Amino acid sequence: MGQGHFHHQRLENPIMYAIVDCDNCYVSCERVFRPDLNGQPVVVLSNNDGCVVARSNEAKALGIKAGMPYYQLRQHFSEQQVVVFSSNYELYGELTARVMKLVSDNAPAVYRYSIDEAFCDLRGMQLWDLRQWGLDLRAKILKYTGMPVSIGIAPTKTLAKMASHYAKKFPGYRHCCIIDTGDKRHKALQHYPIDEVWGIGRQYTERLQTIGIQTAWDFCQMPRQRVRSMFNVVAERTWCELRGEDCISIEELVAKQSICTSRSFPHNLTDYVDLRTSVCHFAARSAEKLRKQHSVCASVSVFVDTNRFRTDLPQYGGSDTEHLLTPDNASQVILAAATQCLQRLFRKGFAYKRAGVILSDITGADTVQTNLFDYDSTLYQRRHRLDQAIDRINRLNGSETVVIAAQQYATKPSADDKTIQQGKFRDSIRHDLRSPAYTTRWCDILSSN
DNA sequence: TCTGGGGTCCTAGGACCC
DNA sequence: TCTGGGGTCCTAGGACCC
Repeated sequence: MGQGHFHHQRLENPIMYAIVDCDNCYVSCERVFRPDLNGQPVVVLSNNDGCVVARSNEAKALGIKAGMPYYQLRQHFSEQQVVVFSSNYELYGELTARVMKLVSDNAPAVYRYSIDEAFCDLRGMQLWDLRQWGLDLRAKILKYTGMPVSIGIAPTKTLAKMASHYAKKFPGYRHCCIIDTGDKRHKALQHYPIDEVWGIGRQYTERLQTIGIQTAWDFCQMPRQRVRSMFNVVAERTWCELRGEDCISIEELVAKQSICTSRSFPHNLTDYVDLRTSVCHFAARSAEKLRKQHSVCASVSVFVDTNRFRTDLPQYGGSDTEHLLTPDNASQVILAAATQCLQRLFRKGFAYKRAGVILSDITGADTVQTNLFDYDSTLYQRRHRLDQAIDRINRLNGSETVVIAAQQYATKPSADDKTIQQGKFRDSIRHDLRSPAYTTRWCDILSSN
């Protein structure tokens, strides 16, 4: 790694990128089926109704910040008539998939960067009026899905992100902004606060502001070496991108290198078996995701944490990793490894608030290097067929129709511990204000009465 | 009572080897 | 008295993103 790693592209180079970004994504998803909420302040909460993760423009105008805990705002919300939803990932996943399909149909190469954003490589479109292309795409997406998007177009992904901010913020752009000349880039950088730059977070902003850097333009004027020595090569790449050099390649973002399933618990867990039940559940979900992308993994990690906000309680947290001799994706194998990790990790006397399972060292399932001493092909194939059957049943009948026993096991099913007794882990997550799954469940389909 | 979840990458420092 | 140095691998921790 070093300077040789960068691909240098000048601003006048015809390569352009677009970022297509859903406006206030989760809120907009809710509004597709509740048009009466247009113009109203609306927020969407995280799992367990913990904190605010999405806000409508009206909610932002009221000063509601992302990440604020809900229990502190509840009173406020009812006074200000803010409409509140629990998160409904079934709905958001399905609606954003429709948006992404339209983007893919209208751009030469598309990389989905997150649930609500996609980068397009517009190579080969240099003769197009790209601003008009963006305006047309936005109109098409709005018409067919009901989702408002903003589009930023520029010679690097970092500049495209900046353009999309302008596209959202100033109505004059009509949700599509293009930075295609040195002059536009110059102006855009000078009016752009440093903390809004893609890749510059809270810590970096603080350090930059203490040396007088306020705008993206100021940052660009720093000597390259200064950026490098103050931060790292990642920040240096951001610096290059703002100056118009294309150096964050789409290819290096494509393959998933780790798969994680983690949750906070609505109540603290103190008992080993309860924690193990949850960890086994996360392991099974992770293994399912792994199989879905036709991969295997060679490392299984588990992490646990107490509630960092409860300064009155003793704190403990950590992670442990189990390496597999032969890369695998069988639920049985992943669960066994995760259980081993947890056994080493668990300390009695702590109240656990969060845990998770991370699968890494991921490779394609068809390229498995089998270990001579550990490989039993009959056993391997049997597990594989079992998992296939379970995955199919869960796909057709709803997730967690069939689970491995360890995912539900509890030593002391007591009357006040509904979460384990009810079986499905899903039910142990609080989501009192969830909207219907309009597009994925027959019983929730919208009807006129 | 109540504070998200799923990812990425880099760096520093220790262990170990020759 | 005087106690190498460079390379590699691994892990924990910390930054960033949405």
